[in-house]
Formats: sequence, C-alpha cells, structure tokens
Amino acid sequence: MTQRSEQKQQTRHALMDAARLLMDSGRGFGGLSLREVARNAGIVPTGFYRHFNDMDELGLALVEEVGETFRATIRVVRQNEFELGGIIEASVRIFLDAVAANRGQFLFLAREQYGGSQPVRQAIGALRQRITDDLAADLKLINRMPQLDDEGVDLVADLVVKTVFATLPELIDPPADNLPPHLLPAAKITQQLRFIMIGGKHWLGPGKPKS
Amino acid sequence: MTQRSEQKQQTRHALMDAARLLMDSGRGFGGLSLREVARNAGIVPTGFYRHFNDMDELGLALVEEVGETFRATIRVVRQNEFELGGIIEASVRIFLDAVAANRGQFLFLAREQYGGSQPVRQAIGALRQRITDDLAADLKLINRMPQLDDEGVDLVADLVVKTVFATLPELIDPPADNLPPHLLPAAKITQQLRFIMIGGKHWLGPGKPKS
DNA sequence: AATTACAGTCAACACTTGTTCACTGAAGCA
DNA sequence: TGCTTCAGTGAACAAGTGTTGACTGTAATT
Repeated sequence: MTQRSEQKQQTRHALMDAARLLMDSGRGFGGLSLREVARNAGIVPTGFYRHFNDMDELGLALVEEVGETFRATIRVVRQNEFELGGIIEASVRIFLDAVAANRGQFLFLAREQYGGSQPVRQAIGALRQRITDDLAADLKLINRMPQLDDEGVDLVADLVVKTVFATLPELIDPPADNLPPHLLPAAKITQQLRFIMIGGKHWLGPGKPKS
Repeated sequence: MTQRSEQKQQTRHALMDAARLLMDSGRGFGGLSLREVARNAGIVPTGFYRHFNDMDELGLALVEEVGETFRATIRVVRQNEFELGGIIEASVRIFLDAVAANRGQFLFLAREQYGGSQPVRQAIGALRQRITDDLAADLKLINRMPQLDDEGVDLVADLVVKTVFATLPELIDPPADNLPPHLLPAAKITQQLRFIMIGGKHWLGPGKPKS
C-alpha cells in the first residue's frame, strides 16, 4: 500500500468518524450536512468529493463498516457455540462487548435502520437479511426445534434478528443503572431470546394452533 | 367552538399532514425544514409559528396523534379479546387494519422511534412504555402464563411490544405480494407472536434455565 | 531528474434555511 | 357599532447549504 493511499483512507476514516460523532448528540444521519462533516473531519468541504460523491455514499460506507463488525462478531459467537454454559448467555455477552467496543457504529445502525435515506435503509435491510439467513441455516443445522419445519425456523430466525436490532438502542444508550437487575440490558435480552427459542421448541405444528 | 379556532386547527392539521406527506418519500422528520412544511401546508413560513414554536413541537404533536390512534386500536383489540378464534389472529387483523387506515401516522412512528430528535424519541419511548405496561397488566389478569412471575410477564410484554414496533415498517411499506404465503405480513407477525406467547407459557422458571 | 497523478485548498455561485418585525383584514366581542 | 384579537402575509436579515472550477504541493511513476 502506497503512503499516499494510506493517508487517503485515513481521511476517509476521519469523515466516517466525524459523521458518527455528530450523530452522538441525537441527530439523524439525514440531518447532517456535507460541510459540517467535512469540517469535523478537518478538511475543506470540496475535499469531501475526493472520497464520496454524496452523503448517501458516506452512509453506505458506514453501513458496510458496521456490517463487517456485526458479521465478525457473529463469527466469534458461532465459534463459541459449543462452550459450556448456556449458548444464549455466552452469545449475548460477546455481542454486548462488541456493541460497547464499537458504540458509534452500532448507534448508526440502530438510528438509521428505519430512519435513513432509501439507499441506506435498503443496504441495512440487505445486511439484516444476510444475517437472518445465516442464523436460519445455523438453527436448521443444530436441529434444536424438531417439530418446526424450515419455514418455521425462518420465522424464528427473523424474530430473533428483529429483536436484536430493535434492542440495539437500549444497549447503546447508557441505561440508568439503578434499575432492577432483571431489567439490565444483558439479563433482559437474554431472557427474551430464551422465550423465543422455547417458543420455537414447543411449537406443536401448524395443524394445531395453540393459544 | 368558534369558527376561527376551528379554521386554526384545520391549518394545524394541514401542517401535520404536510410533514407526514414529505416523509413519504423516505426522508426522516429531522431532515424536513420548517419552510417546506409550511409551504406544503399552504401557508407562509412565518405562519408556522402561530401553531408551533419549533419543528420539535410539531414532532411531539405527531407523536401524540399516533399515540391516540394506537391506544384506540388497542382498546378495540381488548374489546374483542374473548371473541371466537385465536386471540392473536383477531388482534393482528384489527391492528393491521388500523395501520392501513392511518398509514402516515404509523409511518412517522416507525421512522422516528429511534431516529427522531431527542424530545420526539423520548415521547415515543413514553408512549411505548405505557402500552407495554397496559399489556403486562392484561397478561397478568388473563393469567395464561402461570409458571411466570410478574417480572417474567413484564419481559414478555416488553418483547411483544418491541416486536410489534419493529415490525411496523414491514406493515407499512407495500411488501411485494408475490412472496410465499407464510411470509405475508399478517401470517408472519401472527406466527412470531405465537412463538413468544408459547415461550412464556412453557417457561420452566428461573431456577432451571432451559436451552 | 523530469513528469504525472491527485488529496486537499480557495474563492465564488445561486439557494435555502430559521427568525425578526411591522402589517392586514376578517372574526369575536363589547 | 366600534374595538380588539389574532391567523396569516410580506419583506428583510444573517447564516448555512451543495457544487463549480481553477489552484497547489507533494508523493508516485517514468
């Protein structure tokens, strides 16, 4: 890697950092202006175009970045799949650590999953679909829900991923830590994922709808 | 009601409609400008201040509106709680109808639940908490999950509401209707809610974590 | 050593933005 | 009838916006 393109990627990173930093004060990505992002990254507005044609392109780059972080975390989770102790507990712990270590990235993901511009939202949707498909494949492999056909497992996977994505904001914003232990983020999401998995395991089949 | 204040509330409504309409093209509320909202409502920018001091205040009004619609829908659901056929199926049907009939309102809710400005996000959070508390109280009353203590029921209620809120985007955007029947929004959310309820019902108690 | 590529600069443009202030004219009230 | 209230107007402001084009200096290439 030449010295020049190395410094270029460094400023590119600075632009992405600047965007995430500006979002920290509660603003949406769509509300950021090209100029203030450039300003916060320490370059002049026109310099922005050397890296992205658009704010949307910046957004897509941010999606890609958090996507890789996310998928890398999942890989670690899957690696520890057969560890001692509950699978869910271990997975949640690993995931929460990853979120804490990459707060800005996941904050962007949480904020823009439904609020972003169409291209960004679409990219996040694709990312989420890939994750869901992977999880579904994994669940089928483990075969821990024998009564459930493939379509049912797909729905469970979708529900799990939906829950995780919807829980992101709670995991990111420092939750007042003087609240009852069963409402601490880790305990809460763990228990809720258990409900889902148990529901899938005890499903009696489509012929006999229960409850 | 005097004729004047009647026309005032009419323009106020026009402002709210304008904001929702502008969001239809995929933009977030935070990206809307006071001027274009006023323009689309058919009044001059300065006229905006006769109704709201702020775009944020407009946002809060929108939250309040969709909040009332939401809670009214829940009241209808609760009224049909003992209808024949599955409770969940009936509830989902009623809810989907309400979403279709008030698309713009729920679109705002879905978009801004995590993306909005801090006051808006906070108001939506409060709304969601009220809904969750009501549901939890209802579940405890019905007592369909005997093994579960109150804290457990709270978590189930939270998970249900979280799921519904996270599903809103799918319910609003016209989902390509040439997809397999088990992925149709109604069938999907129904089945996923079943998983959750079954999970709550088969919970074995905190002493013996399962799976 | 001479030449090219290019990340970042600078100045300028045509617009849009939020907010101010004094105003108009019809509705509400005495 | 006359006076007041007030929803909506119109002009003006300072400031910020996205994008343009021509530029500079240094790293990379020849």
